[in-house]
Amino acid sequence: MVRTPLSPEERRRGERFGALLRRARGERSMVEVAAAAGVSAETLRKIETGRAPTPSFFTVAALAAALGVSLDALAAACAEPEGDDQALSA
Amino acid sequence: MVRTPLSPEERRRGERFGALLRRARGERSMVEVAAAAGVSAETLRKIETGRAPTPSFFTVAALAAALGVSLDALAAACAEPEGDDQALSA
DNA sequence: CATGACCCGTATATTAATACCGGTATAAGA
DNA sequence: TCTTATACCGGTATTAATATACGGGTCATG
Repeated sequence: MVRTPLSPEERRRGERFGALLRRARGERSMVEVAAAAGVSAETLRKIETGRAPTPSFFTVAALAAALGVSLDALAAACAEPEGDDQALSA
Repeated sequence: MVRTPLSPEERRRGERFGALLRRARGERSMVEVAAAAGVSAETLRKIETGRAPTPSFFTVAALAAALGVSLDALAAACAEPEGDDQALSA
């Protein structure tokens, strides 16, 4: 076995994660946030839409910094499918 | 251009990051921490030795949880080459 | 000597990050 | 109304890199 494909659960976690980032982005545009984080807009879009379910740590860290959210809060929020309704909304 | 190879700076950042994790591991063995985080020992070793300079966010999150360190502290520590001497040593 | 812990090299399938092209929808302007 | 611009989404393509596994090597400790 060499790197088992991602499980549906992991993909769902990626979708939750992307939804969190998109919510944290608020009114700002993708290109604005992506530029602030130093990543391409395509990458941000992929992560937000869940098409990149397991993004790089430093990419996420840069995005979190640009969005002003905590990495620990992000990890905790997408680890718990329930109770993340108002998470990171501030 | 399709995914520029990692710059030497990014690789150095990976080495700093790995050193931080190794310091946070303390006396515990690699297999112990890797099992607790749900990743393979090879993966943990690669990250610690800097041979995996840009690990996945969720892999790092699982390791940080197993080590009891903060993701924000990790990101901040490896982003600043100076002043991380006693970081995460507690 | 044996065991445990770590390291290194190699191998492999899957994925990340980037880019380009086109499509859709909405809003502003002539 | 027609056009333009902005913003997002989808597919495809390409290289680099992850995550995993195996075999062997080293070094200390028992």
